[in-house]
Amino acid sequence: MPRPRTPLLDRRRIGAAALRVVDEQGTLTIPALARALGVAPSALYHHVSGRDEIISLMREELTGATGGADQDWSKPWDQALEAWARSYLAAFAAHPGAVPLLAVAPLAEPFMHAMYEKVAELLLSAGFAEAQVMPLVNALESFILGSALDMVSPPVMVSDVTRETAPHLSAVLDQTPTDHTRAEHSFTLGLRAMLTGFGHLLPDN
Amino acid sequence: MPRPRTPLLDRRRIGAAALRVVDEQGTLTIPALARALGVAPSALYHHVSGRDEIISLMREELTGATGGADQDWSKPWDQALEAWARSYLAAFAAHPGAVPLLAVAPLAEPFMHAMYEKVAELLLSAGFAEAQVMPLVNALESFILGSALDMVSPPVMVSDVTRETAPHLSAVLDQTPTDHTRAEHSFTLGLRAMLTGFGHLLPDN
DNA sequence: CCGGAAACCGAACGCCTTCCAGTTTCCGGG
DNA sequence: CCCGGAAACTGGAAGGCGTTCGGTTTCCGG
Repeated sequence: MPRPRTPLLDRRRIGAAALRVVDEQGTLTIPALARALGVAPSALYHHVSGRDEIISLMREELTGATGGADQDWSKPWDQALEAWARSYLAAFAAHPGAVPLLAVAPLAEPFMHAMYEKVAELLLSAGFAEAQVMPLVNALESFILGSALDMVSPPVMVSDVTRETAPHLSAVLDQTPTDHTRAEHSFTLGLRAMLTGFGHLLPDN
Repeated sequence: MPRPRTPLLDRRRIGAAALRVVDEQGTLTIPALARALGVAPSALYHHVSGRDEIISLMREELTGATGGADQDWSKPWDQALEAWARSYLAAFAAHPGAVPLLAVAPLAEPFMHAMYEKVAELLLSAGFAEAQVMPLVNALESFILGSALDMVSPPVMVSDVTRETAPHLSAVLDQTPTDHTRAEHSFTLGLRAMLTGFGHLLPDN
C-alpha cells in the first residue's frame, strides 16, 4: 500500500466524513473515521495534528454549510438577529451527535469573522454602543449553545415522587411536552425574551 | 489487602474526590481518582456503575453545596431569579474543569426537585402562566450552562487580519476585555435582558 | 532525470475504562 | 455463639483509543 496516484484525503473530506460518522454513530473515534474514509488511522495525521483539529474541521464544515451566507441582514436588527440565531441552532440540530464535541472543544481559529463582521455592523447601525456589541453577541451565543445541548440531551424522566412533594412543579410539568418541541419552544421563548431585553438597551429607551 | 475494617469509599466521598481531582488536574480519570482516594481503580466499581455515574455524583456534590438552600425566595420574582441564576453560575465557576464534563453528561436523576419546586412556585405566584414556567426555566438554564462553557473556554485569539477586512468587528473588539471579566459581563447583560423579556410575558403588560 | 517530499500502511506504545478471580472482613439468622 | 453468605478491596488482564514511527511507493520541481 504505497502512496496513491490520487490523494484519498484532504482536510475538507476529513471534516465532512467526521460529521457523517458522528451523525451515524453518535461518537467520533479515529478508527471509525478512518474506516469511513477507507484509510488507515495513521493516514489522518498527515493532514491534521490530532483529534481536536478534526473537531475544528467539523465546526468549519457545519458553520460553512449554514454559515450565514444566506442571511438577510437588511431586515430590522431584531428580526435579523433572530433569524441568525435560528439558523445557528438549526445547524447544530442537524448534527446532534456533534454538539457535545463542539460545545467543549476550544475554538482554535476564529474563522467566522465574516459572520461576526455582519452582526457587528448590524448592531452598530441599529444604535447599540460599541462596548455593548460583543457582550451582546456573546450572551446570545451562550444561549444558543446551551439550547443546542439541551436539545440533544436525552429527555429527563419525571419520577412519581414529584407529584406529592412538589405540587407547583408537577403542575407546570403537566403543561410541558416531553418530545422535541419542548426544547424548541424553550429556545423560542428565551430568544424572544433576550431580544426584547436587548431592545431596552437602545438609547431611545 | 483484604476488606478494610472501616470502608474507605462511599458515593459521597467519590463525588467529592472527583471534584477535587478535576479542580487540580483539569481532567477526570479513574486512576487519578483512585489515587486521590488511596484505593485501587477497580474498587470504585463496587460503588458506582462507571465513569458516567461518577460525573453524576459530581453534579450532586456541586449543586448540593450551592444548591439554592441559601436563596431568598421572598424577593420580587426577577430579583430572586437573578440571584438564583448567579449562584448557579457561581457553582460552575468554582469548578471550571468540571463544566465540560457536566455539560455533556446526560443527567440521569432529577434530584433538584426541591429547587425547581421553589422556582416554579415563585414564577406562578408572580403571575406567569403554567405553560410558560418550564420553558422559561429551561431557557434560563440553557443560558447559564452556555455561559459556564463560555467562561471556562480559553480566550480566543484575534488575528491581525481582522483589522483590515472587518472594521466594525475590530471596533467592537477594541471595547471588549480579554480577561475573565468578559464572560461575566456578557452573562450579566444577557441575564438582565432575558429577565426583562420575561417580564413582558406577564398579563399586565 | 533524479532526489527530496508527499501520501499511505502496519505495527507498536501508552493510557484509560472495565471486568474478573481471589482474599479478608463484616454481619444476621439459626 | 457460630457460621455461611455478602461486602470491600487488590492484582491482573482484556479491549479500545489516540498517537507515533519506520517503511514503501509515487509525485514533482529543478
